[in-house]
Amino acid sequence: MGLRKLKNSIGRKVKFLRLENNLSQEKLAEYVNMSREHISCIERGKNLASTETLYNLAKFFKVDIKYFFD
Amino acid sequence: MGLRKLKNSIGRKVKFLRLENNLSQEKLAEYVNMSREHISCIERGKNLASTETLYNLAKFFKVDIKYFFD
DNA sequence: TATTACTGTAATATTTATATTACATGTCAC
DNA sequence: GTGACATGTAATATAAATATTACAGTAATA
Repeated sequence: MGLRKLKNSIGRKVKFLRLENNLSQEKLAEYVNMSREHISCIERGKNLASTETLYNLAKFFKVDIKYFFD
Repeated sequence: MGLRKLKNSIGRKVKFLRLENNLSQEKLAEYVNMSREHISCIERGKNLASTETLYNLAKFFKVDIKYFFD
């Protein structure tokens, strides 16, 4: 998988987890201390989430960080 | 696992893969287009490798990127 | 001892990730 | 229709990742 596709894949997973938990981008941003705009970009595959960001998201959603690389 | 421990764990894995392949930090740096200094910091747990860096290392060493989060 | 290869480390510069601010659009309830 | 809520998006600013340069130290070896 190329980096471009990885970005999109991560974005889809973040969005999936967020919706699964019935959260708006704004609420999620608040809970994990990041900006709504950045979450939007990550979900749309515009930005690549950092290792630390993935770590924080995984912790919040109670999933293994490896999930983002499935 | 905390972020601190994750850093150290990733560092150990990078170093393990590098030594397993009989590479110096300098050679590895050359092959994956990053600085030797940064590799040194990652291995010692001083810096946290970005998602893109882990992606590139996994690709180079022919391991799954999930390996770094085991 | 002198040389070579390898690594640590610090200071500074650059690039990327992320935040902030602001505005636009769409949806849905009232 | 309008008001609240959700999301996209752009411009600028800040923080973190990474590069560059430079020097020190250790180990091996000729």
